[in-house]
Amino acid sequence: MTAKYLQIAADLTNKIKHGQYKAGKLLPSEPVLSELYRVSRETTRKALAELMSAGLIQKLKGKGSIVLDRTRFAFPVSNIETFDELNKQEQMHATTEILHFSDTKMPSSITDQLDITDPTAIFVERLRSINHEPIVIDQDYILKKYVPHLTIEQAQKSLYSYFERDLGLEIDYATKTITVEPADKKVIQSLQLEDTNLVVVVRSLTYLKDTSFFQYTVSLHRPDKFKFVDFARRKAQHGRIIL
Amino acid sequence: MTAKYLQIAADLTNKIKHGQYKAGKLLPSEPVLSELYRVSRETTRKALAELMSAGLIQKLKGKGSIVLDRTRFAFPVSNIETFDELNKQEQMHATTEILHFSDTKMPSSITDQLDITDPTAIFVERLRSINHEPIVIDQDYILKKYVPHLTIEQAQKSLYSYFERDLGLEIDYATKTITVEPADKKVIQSLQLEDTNLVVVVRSLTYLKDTSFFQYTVSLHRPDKFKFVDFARRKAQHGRIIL
DNA sequence: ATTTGACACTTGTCTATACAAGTAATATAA
DNA sequence: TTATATTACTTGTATAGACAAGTGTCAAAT
Repeated sequence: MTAKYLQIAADLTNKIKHGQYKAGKLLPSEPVLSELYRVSRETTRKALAELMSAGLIQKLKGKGSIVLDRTRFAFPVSNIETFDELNKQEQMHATTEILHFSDTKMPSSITDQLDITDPTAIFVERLRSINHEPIVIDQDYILKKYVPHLTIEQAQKSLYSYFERDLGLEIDYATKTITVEPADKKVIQSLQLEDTNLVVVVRSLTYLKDTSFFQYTVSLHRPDKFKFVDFARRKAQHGRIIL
Repeated sequence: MTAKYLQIAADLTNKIKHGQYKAGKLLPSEPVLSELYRVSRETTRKALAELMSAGLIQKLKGKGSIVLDRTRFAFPVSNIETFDELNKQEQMHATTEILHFSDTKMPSSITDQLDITDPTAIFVERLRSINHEPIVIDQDYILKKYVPHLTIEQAQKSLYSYFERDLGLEIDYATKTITVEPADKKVIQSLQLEDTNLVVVVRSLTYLKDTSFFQYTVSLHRPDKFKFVDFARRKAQHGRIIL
């Protein structure tokens, strides 16, 4: 049973996307929505908080909740996303080629900082292409204890759906860094780089719901195909929640 | 008067940063914290929700709130930040050189999408250096109606503190895109690029609390000095809040 | 020894109520 | 006409209470 406030958030999200509530206009007020959905005002507010953090609305004290126009900003990569999910949203012909698949250990750069009991891992390197153009190389190090039976066939599809749907692993958060670095010859060749030897490197440390470290991913993007879209809210200054 | 839950969040944040609550350990339970701060449990929960969205803790149903280890991830640029703020956090010698300062109009690429009544704007181009190394060129287009009296002296310092402290403008959110693009000769020279002609381009559209568009910024980063750090939470799948 | 169940904790959701504070339009007083 | 209250909305904060659901422990039954 999903929570009421999530159902309401989902419903409002759909109505916004289908233009039932239009950008620039106000949503019905909290008491009205509460009446509509037959819930308390606090529950309505929780639903609106979801839309707020998703960047779909902006709440204005004394006025109401304005629907923001985010249609232009296609996909917020600040979420943890999958190549596959991205593939469904945009309608493109995406393929995956496995370059490597083997047992290995977590890189020491990771184990040094994270005290991991058993660094035994599976290494998967995949080349992703869209419309026959190479776009990105994904290098995944996955702790073996979580995926002892991972096969090359599953890696061919989506790792995330295998983790979540098949294994029931609950992925919860990740820390990411984006940098620009020179690539070695193999990568230059795989990505068919021409005028440059630079690639965009996205490094992700992925954690499960119980805060245990799970996966380290290095993504090497062709710079001319890379785009990162973000929606950032300015945090409350007075509260000093900023890090 | 700041809200109680923000004060509590601030206090907990400090205690975590000063090691009073240590990474990997559990915070006191919600009822205990409520007792401690003499507030209701809902208020405590609001404070914890702040820490949660800041990536400082992870809540586990049935167990408690674990303090996450984020010391390694120095600054999350997913927030809206200033060169100056960044400068204070890291302790570095930062300088700003004004390259251009003039009246202009918002670029049509912006006005095309945003229906702006008066595109009259001020253009400020600044070269930021750290330890005498050029790092980034900031090109700001600010709607003139908000800053009719902006001077070159203020631009020399921090635009943000001028906006917020002096003018009382409340900046609230921004949409950002990060791409990698070829630079023209002027930029190459200003940033002292050598082996490459690529720069990292961060484009930001900044909005005020009342959702009015305010400022367009193009930041051109030297690729070898660029680093973007992000903390991403996986959104609830069932609720389909994902865009 | 192993399983089962009860129990005491934890966080998650939801309600009903109250008051504070910002916004906007309208009526009132100068 | 112009300012000033009044009023009726809006969202923001905070409380107290209730029950659901996940976790871990420990005792009792198998």
